[in-house]
Amino acid sequence: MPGPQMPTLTVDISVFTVQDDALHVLLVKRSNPNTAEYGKWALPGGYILTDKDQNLDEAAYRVLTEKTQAKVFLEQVGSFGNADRDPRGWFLSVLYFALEKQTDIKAGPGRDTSESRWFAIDEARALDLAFDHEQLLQAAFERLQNKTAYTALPVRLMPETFTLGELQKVYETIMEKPLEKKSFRRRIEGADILEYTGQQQHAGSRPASLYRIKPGFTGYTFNRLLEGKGTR
Amino acid sequence: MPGPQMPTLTVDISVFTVQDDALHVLLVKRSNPNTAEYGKWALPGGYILTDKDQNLDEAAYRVLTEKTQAKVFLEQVGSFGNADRDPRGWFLSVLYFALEKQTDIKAGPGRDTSESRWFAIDEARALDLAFDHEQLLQAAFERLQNKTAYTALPVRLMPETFTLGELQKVYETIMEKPLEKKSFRRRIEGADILEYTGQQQHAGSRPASLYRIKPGFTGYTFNRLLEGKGTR
DNA sequence: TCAATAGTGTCTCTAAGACACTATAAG
DNA sequence: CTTATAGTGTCTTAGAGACACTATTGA
Repeated sequence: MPGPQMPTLTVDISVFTVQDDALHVLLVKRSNPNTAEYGKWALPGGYILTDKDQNLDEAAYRVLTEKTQAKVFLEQVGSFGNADRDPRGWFLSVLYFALEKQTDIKAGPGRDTSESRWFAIDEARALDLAFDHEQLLQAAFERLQNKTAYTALPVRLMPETFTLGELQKVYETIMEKPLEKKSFRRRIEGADILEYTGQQQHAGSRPASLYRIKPGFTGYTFNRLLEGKGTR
Repeated sequence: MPGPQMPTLTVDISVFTVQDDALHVLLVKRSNPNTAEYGKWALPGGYILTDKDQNLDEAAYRVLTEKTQAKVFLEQVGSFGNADRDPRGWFLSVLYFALEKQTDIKAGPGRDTSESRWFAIDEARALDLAFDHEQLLQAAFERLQNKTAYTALPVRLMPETFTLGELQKVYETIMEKPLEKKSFRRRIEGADILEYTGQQQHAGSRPASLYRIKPGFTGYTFNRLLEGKGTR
């Protein structure tokens, strides 16, 4: 039987996107003066509603779509709980990260009334966030970085069609270091996860081939880590 | 403010050890006739006690030490929650896996009165476990397998001192396939995580060097995956 | 023409797999 | 001796980094 008191349970989400060649994260301003940490920025989050959510992923999805209507990729990062993280007592937060396509951000965040904004990752990490959300953001970001080094996950941040150069920039943005062009292209080509759209992108210099994610893509794991320039 | 009703929250642990060259997992028989899933085997678990546990990891550690007094390594796998997994309503379980040193198992599980037993992993997976513990066990095992392919995690399953041959067998047990001796040794040597004890193990054939984990070891990540024999 | 970005050729290097070899013990 | 396991030498191979090269556009 349950202990004397159950912890309070929330789902928090670190929504990432790439904007102007920089990784951005969605934050929400705590706008209820009667609520803890009023006025601070926080990761979007919410309670699990036992009457509405069939399972954890659905709860995360619901919380997310209250903040942004974008089609996104969701993945659980882990859970964080302790007696100190919220002044109101024992709190447990299940943290997800979401990757939003670049196109979607044009639509802008916010379906509910609360104030929300995209912050460049560096900006966001410099802020004094509500509760222990600095730690959560850090954990989500590290997970994204790690996975970027050995999976094709960042393609989920790309718009419908994109060039290999654009994809490489996204990788570099997340890894926070330059990558070797030839290695990068070999790697992506070897993964066989993209297909040529038949179209070229014209942007002032030599046109670049436009690719899209192959239908049926569910993820790809490389068997070596991407290390980047200056490794040798 | 919280929703209409908070989910019930538990911590469950998949405790792994190696015994007789086979991976084993600790299961507990649900022995209270007034409790759900009476008579079935389950992962050891328990409620978070908001008055006793300062944080999640401590809760996991407390739950674990009620079942086994061994010195173990704990790592969070993830959280699972839905309305169906327990007949009593919305349940959320935070899953950990624990790696127990081979020596410790001699001490045997059980500090409380309930019946508990080590099962070979194959046996355990064939059982009809309580709640959704089959899924949890599967998730924990997959995590262990994945990490074995790119980290030195399995050294945490070894006794105080051990030979490279023994370590390789543990890797093979988890990966469920044979590994190439030379590659394996090169890899471990390159990681520089073990030190020679100065002792040899005599076991009927050529003596093998005994190693121990270097003090200060906190983990090691290789940058290529271990693929094993028959890859080429 | 030049600047800018796309895309390729090809060398080196690291670390894994293959596999045969030697070494040292017990019986 | 044989059998068993420990441990090494060394070739091949996959795939990453380096880096110079060519290709195609606009201005």
